[in-house]
Amino acid sequence: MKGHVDLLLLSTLRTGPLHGYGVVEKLRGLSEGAFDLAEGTVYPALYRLEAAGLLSSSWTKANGRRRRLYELTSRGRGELARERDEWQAFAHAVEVVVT
Amino acid sequence: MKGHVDLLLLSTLRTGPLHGYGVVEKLRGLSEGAFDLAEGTVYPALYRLEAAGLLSSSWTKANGRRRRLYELTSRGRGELARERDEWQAFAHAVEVVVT
DNA sequence: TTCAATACCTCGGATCGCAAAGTATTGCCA
DNA sequence: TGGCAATACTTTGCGATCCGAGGTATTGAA
Repeated sequence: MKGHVDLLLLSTLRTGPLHGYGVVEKLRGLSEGAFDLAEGTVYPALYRLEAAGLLSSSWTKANGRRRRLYELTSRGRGELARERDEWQAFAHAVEVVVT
Repeated sequence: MKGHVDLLLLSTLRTGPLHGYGVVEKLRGLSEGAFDLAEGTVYPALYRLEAAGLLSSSWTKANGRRRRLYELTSRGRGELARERDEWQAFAHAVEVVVT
């Protein structure tokens, strides 16, 4: 799962803001259990992405529980597109080698 | 390039024995330049794979230059099949998430 | 003879995924 | 009422791994 977490997180936020825990659940759902990221993976990754200017966050409250809501910045959208293209090229190249 | 080196190396050796330098060249050729692994990546990886019983090696000589020839063991072939299946599942799951 | 290519080895930094442990709140159920 | 599961976030530290950089040695071409 190394090196692809950023792409997965950015992709998951593509359709709208989510908080950390929500990202984990959505990713697990989308991938039918294949991607069940540990919190120790996701939260630091979200911090990194925000520090890199690809995400912005704001505190909200839902059911008395505090939530930090993340959403893509415009730079984040650009980076998402870039990383998706990169993934396609990478996946294609692997496919060529392994088959 | 993290986490996929083993699969690429095993795949490259699938069609016959090769030495380290040769693996690098073949991989670069197969992938049309996409995978140009550093020697500091490949040699330690080959040692790891041999230590894990997936490869076996023997010294040979070609044009006065010493070469360490690596080839898949039967366990290596099994592992290759396993990792290839794993890759397919992984790639498919990523595809679902990013599209 | 000097340099590029071939071929190998090794050290060290930097990154990263993740398990683990901690805090806090809400709501269910016995 | 008490306790436990689920929700939600944070931080620490280990282990793995990629790779840049530097080192050794041989061959052959310029």
